Amino acid sequence: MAKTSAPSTPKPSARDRLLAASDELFYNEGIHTVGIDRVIEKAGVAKGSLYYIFGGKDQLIEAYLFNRHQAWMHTVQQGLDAVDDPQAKMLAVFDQLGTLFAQPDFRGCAFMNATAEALPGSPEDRAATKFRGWIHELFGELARAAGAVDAKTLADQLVVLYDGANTTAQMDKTAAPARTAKTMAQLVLAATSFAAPLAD
Amino acid sequence: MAKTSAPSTPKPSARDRLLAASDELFYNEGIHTVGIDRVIEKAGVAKGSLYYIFGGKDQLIEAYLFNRHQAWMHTVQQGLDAVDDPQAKMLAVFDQLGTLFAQPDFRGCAFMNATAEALPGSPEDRAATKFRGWIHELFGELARAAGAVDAKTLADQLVVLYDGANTTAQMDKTAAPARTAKTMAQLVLAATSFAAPLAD
DNA sequence: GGAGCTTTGTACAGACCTGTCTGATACTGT
DNA sequence: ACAGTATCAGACAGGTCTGTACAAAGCTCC
Repeated sequence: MAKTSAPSTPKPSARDRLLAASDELFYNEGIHTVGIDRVIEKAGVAKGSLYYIFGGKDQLIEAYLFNRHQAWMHTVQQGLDAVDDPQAKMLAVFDQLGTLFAQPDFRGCAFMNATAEALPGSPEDRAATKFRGWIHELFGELARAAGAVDAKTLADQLVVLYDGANTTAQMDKTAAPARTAKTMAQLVLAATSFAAPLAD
Repeated sequence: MAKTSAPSTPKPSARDRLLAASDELFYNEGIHTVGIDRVIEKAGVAKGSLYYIFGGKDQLIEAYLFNRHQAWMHTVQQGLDAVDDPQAKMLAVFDQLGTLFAQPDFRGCAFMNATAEALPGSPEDRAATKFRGWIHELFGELARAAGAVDAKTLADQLVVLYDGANTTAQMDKTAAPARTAKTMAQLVLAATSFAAPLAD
């Protein structure tokens, strides 16, 4: 314990260490598969601290999924901010997926995976429902902003492409589906009727 | 159908009862979530019989996924046989998805769900890999049979649509993505170059 | 009837899992 | 210096899980 004098790396709080360990273990190996003991061992945290801080595994799972949601929202938003054209914004989402898929530890969408092992009403299920609401809102707003005549239909199509890219990338362990989905998104956009050409 | 209707009920073999119970429980609630005791209770089979017949839970999981694979292959084949045109065959797969999604107990693709909670090298992982091989072969052969100039690209696109329909239907609990994906598949086909118009 | 395979019922071992409890030890603000 | 909070370390209770063991009973086919 000589680190106190050197402020180089002030050890993260037990909470942050638990969240980091949860994120890695839950995402890589599944939520049910990983036990509390694995998490606290990786985090270097006493079991009592976990229950002191979070109250239980369910709340830890909630925090894990909440953080995943926030981080991904932030990443997508960065991609949207980088372009101006409304239609280009929709395609930018698939570019962000591409960089996500290329990460060596990519193992699919955390919410799809959580749903696969979750029972209705579980914290996983609730978090996934919130995530789905956001995804639909995202594409819905982008479609409306672009002036799509039938924004709902366009959004539904993009959601299917988004989900397909995720699933294919996970199942086949390749980043290629991001480009494949983007290509199809361009096809869809080309076949969509827009009201205003570019009103901003 | 019934072998003998004279006595009360010619109970199916312990093996078949175990498979039926596994199919229902594993698919509805997840493989890790469901314990052996739940399976044998639902099947009305002694625990010793399960180990006598299958040898362990892993082999039961393998058999469960194998049966799912066979059943779905059969269903898809029926859909293919119902139409003649090569391009229509591709679209027919999405129609089959539609009837699948409409079933009240639909809870996503069994192999995607199994992958979500499986570690690399597990029986689930191996079964999923086989399933993925079949899916790619299916669309690859249909694309070649239709005379697509770039059959691989077309097949990759259809796989993403297939996966997207499955995932969206599961996450949003609606059968609509089957139609949405089929519509996009038609767009994709319209944008694809085919060599021969109709050589059979 | 009898041999051999299948099935049953139940008890049990060993591992693992979540969660609780306790008592000691850091850290932090006043 | 002191109070309050955060954290640690480890033991333990109660439950569940997979898998094993064994004795008895059914079933099938010759």
